[in-house]
Amino acid sequence: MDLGERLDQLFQRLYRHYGPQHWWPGETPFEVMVGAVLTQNTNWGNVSRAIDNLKQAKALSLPALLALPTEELARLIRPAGYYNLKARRLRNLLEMLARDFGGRLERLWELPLDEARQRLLAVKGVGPETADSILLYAGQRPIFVVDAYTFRILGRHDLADEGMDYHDLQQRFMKHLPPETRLYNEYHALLVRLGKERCKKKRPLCEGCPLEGF
DNA sequence: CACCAGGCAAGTA
DNA sequence: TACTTGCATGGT
Repeated sequence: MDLGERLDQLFQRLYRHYGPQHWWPGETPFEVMVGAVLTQNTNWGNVSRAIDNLKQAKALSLPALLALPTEELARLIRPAGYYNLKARRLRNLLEMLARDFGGRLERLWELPLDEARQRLLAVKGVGPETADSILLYAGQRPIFVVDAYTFRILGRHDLADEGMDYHDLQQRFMKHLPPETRLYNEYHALLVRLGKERCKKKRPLCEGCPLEGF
């Protein structure tokens, strides 16, 4: 069987088992973007608390966040962990958006996808996954997000070879699937959903597993 | 108690 | 180029 067919089959299995995931959790593109930085190597529950703190402080907007002293910003996002680091990373990102786009995210989405991605990657603290999450989930642009779960799940099912990096894996999806935002959104969300189930049970191929026999 | 969670950059050899 | 390490909270 062809690689593209297998990737499609994997998606169909997950979708039929779990249904739509309604990602990303977040009410506005700006909130989604902030969440993308805060969730780096961090449990979403902790990120959610940090975002609640920002909302409570009426600080969940670009001008409000930039007006905060870095120290104060760090205090608010404390539950998300790595708070000193993330306060700087958020500030780097917001400063770039204010400087290059007048703080208007729509202007970033309007750029050619490759260029928008490069602009994000140029920010210190924004790597490939964060950049792609922002483009896909905040900007609704058709780019596939790869994460730690993606590596594990695809590796386990011989859909990825040892030594493949982020870009390799991303291309593997994007070369074989139609460039549709809806599909990329749901596919990544489903991989995360499956990854969490597996982690908890510590049984990669358990009975009743949605991928039984895959 | 140990281990992990939707990464990234800087340092080392 | 290819590893390793620091960053930090909260849940299981």
